[in-house]
Amino acid sequence: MPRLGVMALRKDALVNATIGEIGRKGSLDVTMGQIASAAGVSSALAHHYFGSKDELFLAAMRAILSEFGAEARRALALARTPRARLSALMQASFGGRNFQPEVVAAWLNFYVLAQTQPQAARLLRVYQHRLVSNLTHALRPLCADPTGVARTTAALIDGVYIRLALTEAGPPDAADAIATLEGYLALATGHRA
Amino acid sequence: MPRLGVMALRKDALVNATIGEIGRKGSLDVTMGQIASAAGVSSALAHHYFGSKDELFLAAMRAILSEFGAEARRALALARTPRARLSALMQASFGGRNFQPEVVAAWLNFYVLAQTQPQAARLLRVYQHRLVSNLTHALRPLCADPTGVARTTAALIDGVYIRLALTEAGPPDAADAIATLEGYLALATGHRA
DNA sequence: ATTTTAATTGACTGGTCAATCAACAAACGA
DNA sequence: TCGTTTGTTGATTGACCAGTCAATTAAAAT
Repeated sequence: MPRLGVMALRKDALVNATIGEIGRKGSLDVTMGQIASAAGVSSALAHHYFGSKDELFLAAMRAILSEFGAEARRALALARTPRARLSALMQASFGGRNFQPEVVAAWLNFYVLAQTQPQAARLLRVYQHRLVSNLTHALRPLCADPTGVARTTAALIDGVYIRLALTEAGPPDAADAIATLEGYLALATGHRA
Repeated sequence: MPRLGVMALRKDALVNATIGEIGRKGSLDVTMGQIASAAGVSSALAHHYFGSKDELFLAAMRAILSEFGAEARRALALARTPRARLSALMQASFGGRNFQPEVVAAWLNFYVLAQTQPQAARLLRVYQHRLVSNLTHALRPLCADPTGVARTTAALIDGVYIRLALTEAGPPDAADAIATLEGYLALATGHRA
């Protein structure tokens, strides 16, 4: 079977399966076996490629974070005004793959992982710092206390996320989440979008 | 050793040990043995009193939630104006025992537990509903869209909480958290505290 | 054609843990 | 004093799981 270059394929499948299984189960309590089956390979192979469960989890986290980063960059590139930059960041936070229930649940669990795994904590801090930094930049021409508002916005994003992870009823409503954030931003930047 | 009425004592000790260990470890991955040792008893006794690990976790959650409820009620009773009622709820959310790092960490983990344990989810929804309801009531005379602002406030509280659980540096700063919330409320209720 | 190398797995191991149980200890009531 | 209730535990069991390893397959390289 060994075609060459299958490694990248398998790694991808395993990382996605990891996110999927964590999301489906809603906890980090998933076995290598479950993940591997979901990816269609043996658990031994998962160990072969990632060395340990921790590293597989970290890889999954990196995948989510970098996907978010890519989406944010893409959305920011299209934004012409500071206000549009803010909306772009909201769109990136609550749109696309970041918003599938699985990913939302996985995200919440990564916060928990960060309490034990120093590497996970580092990854999360980088993400948070970058988000606050982007928000601050966009807010600077729009309000008196850009950093304060940016921090509050970031907290609000996390808060809205967490509520989403809990409301089991149906698919989460991105429009609603974005409306909440836009509502706050409208207030904080002195009305008018 | 068996004085009468030790049961309540041991249950309390076990519940507190559960919160402490979950908080210390930063995850639900604590064994009955660890919890029992922390409470100064055998793991068999923990099973004797609570039946299962799940029920012990639920008891710990109930303890945190009811302590928060009590604190909120106490603070609300002293508040004379709607605006004071809001501040009372902030005080309850970020003050007292609810704010010890252990409890903050445990709280976060209960959110995760709620994704698998239906009972835990129910408990959390009751807490959230009550908080939003209290906020809405206090906000009604203060702004045009009380329920919307209440929901946003609740999300912001959760978001601030989550950030606290992550900033490993030293004891979390209650004043800072409350200031963030008061800042938002001042905006949402048309300035002036 | 044969060696090397990538891909892949089944079987195994060592350890951990929730839950059970049978037994022991001590207060209390008769 | 003796049985009963309440409190408590050590030892055990049964299941599960991360990580290892030796063995197998087949493409690629020589």
